[in-house]
Amino acid sequence: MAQPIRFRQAPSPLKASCQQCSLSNLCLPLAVQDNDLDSLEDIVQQGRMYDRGEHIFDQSTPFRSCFAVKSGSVKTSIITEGGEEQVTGFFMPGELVGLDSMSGEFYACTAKALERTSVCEFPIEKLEELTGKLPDLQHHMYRLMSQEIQNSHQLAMLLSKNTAEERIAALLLSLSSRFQRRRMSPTNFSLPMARNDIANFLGLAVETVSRVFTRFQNQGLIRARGREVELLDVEALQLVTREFSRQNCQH
Amino acid sequence: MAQPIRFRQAPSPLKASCQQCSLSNLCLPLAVQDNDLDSLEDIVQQGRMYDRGEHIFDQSTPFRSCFAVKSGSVKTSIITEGGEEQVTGFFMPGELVGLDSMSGEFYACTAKALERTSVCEFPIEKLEELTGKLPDLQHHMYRLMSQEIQNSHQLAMLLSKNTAEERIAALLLSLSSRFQRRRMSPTNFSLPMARNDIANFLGLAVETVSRVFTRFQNQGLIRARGREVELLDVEALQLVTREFSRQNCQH
DNA sequence: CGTCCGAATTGATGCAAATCAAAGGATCAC
DNA sequence: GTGATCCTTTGATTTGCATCAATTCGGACG
Repeated sequence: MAQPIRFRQAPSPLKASCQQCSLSNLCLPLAVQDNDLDSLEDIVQQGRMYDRGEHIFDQSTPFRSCFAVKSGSVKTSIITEGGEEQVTGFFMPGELVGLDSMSGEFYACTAKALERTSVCEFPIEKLEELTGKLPDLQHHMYRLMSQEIQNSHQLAMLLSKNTAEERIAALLLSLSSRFQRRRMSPTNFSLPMARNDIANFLGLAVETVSRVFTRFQNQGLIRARGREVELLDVEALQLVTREFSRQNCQH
Repeated sequence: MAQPIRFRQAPSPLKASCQQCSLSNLCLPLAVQDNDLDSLEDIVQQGRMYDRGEHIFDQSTPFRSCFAVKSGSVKTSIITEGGEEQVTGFFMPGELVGLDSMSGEFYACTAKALERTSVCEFPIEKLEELTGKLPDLQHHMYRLMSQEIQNSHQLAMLLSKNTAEERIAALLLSLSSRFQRRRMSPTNFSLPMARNDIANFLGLAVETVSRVFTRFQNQGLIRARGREVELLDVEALQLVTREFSRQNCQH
């Protein structure tokens, strides 16, 4: 009697159990009916753990899979021939990494664990096959990719139109709402990335990021010590991000 | 005898004929087998003509369809509450507009004809249904969306790391290769967009764009009068775009 | 517990591009 | 053809942020 139960809980060390995963309402499983969840579990592979700083893939890795962050967090960046880096995104548990790589033989970016991180792996061939059978899952993939395009457009907008303060306020608020959706405090969290990564992502110098943090702190908007951040006045931060558009409103 | 021939050429005023379209090797049809082309033609609708400046859709339009540019060209932009505009892309014949809008009820951007433009319309529900049946078409959709993410990341990179000259050289070269793929001269073309749109897209002031154009002209890289542009020294322009990465290469 | 090295902060200076201002050019309507 | 309007170019000035330089902080590790 003990046997079958153990078997149900861990049918295979490589097979992930979406059923029991606390992220199932943030991740791909949210798109599929309960009775189709098995087929998603059939293709997903439990990935290994990555230490802080380890590469999950880089631009010389043949593209085979998308990865869902299970715990920890991931930074993606493009590295040019000249060694120049552009951070393109930060990914938190439940988010899917690799959607920008589905049009080429190799990954279009490099993915690095920002802290000790585990992932689930979705082999792309099997995933495509499955989305062909499950319209809801296909629809969800389209949504995710579309959202990724929108995010990137938002970033471009931030980079081309907004001041350093506006960019950083926007990032803090984005992180805040993403922590909140994961049932963590929206006002009290630990930044997974270094100042350097923030600077690179937002198109700023590290020194500027540092200065804005202290300015926000002096204004009583946040409290920051190292990577620990507390948002003291969310509304004021929202005002900062909107300042720009309001100032330019003609009325 | 005349009747059936007329009927084959124009079976219905609303139904497009991908078979006879010169863009079929750039557009969605390139992904499907000849014998499946019918089913694609069944769902595509011949859109109407748009005059320069006309909106194809805007951010208050319920999202129903993606559009392939048939002739002319299209500009997409996000318009914020404050009326601020961020140009997110320029689309040429064969390219698909609306992929960024598949995750919401309304279009995520505003699409405007830059010149007299015609489009083909792909109702999204029917398109999703069809991609569920045709794995090649589904794969192609994933590729297109992925490419769009990459393009947007490239833009973000350009905006955050490159000088005005580098940005404009990159845009000119991008347009050049896109004209070339459409069997038009890669060195001698007419810009579909105004200086203002270029400036907005690249995160610059109009004046800066104008200045860089004259600087390039004085250096003998291009010849520009109004929207007519001739690339005189493509290699030098490529050097300008790479200058940045080379300068920062530590070796 | 002290040492070391990368990360973060703070200050001083310089520059690329924005902004302000104004004059030409092109395009359209009438 | 002739204004009117918008688009583009050119020049003068300002400015936000990068860059350079120098501490200070903090965590890893013997």
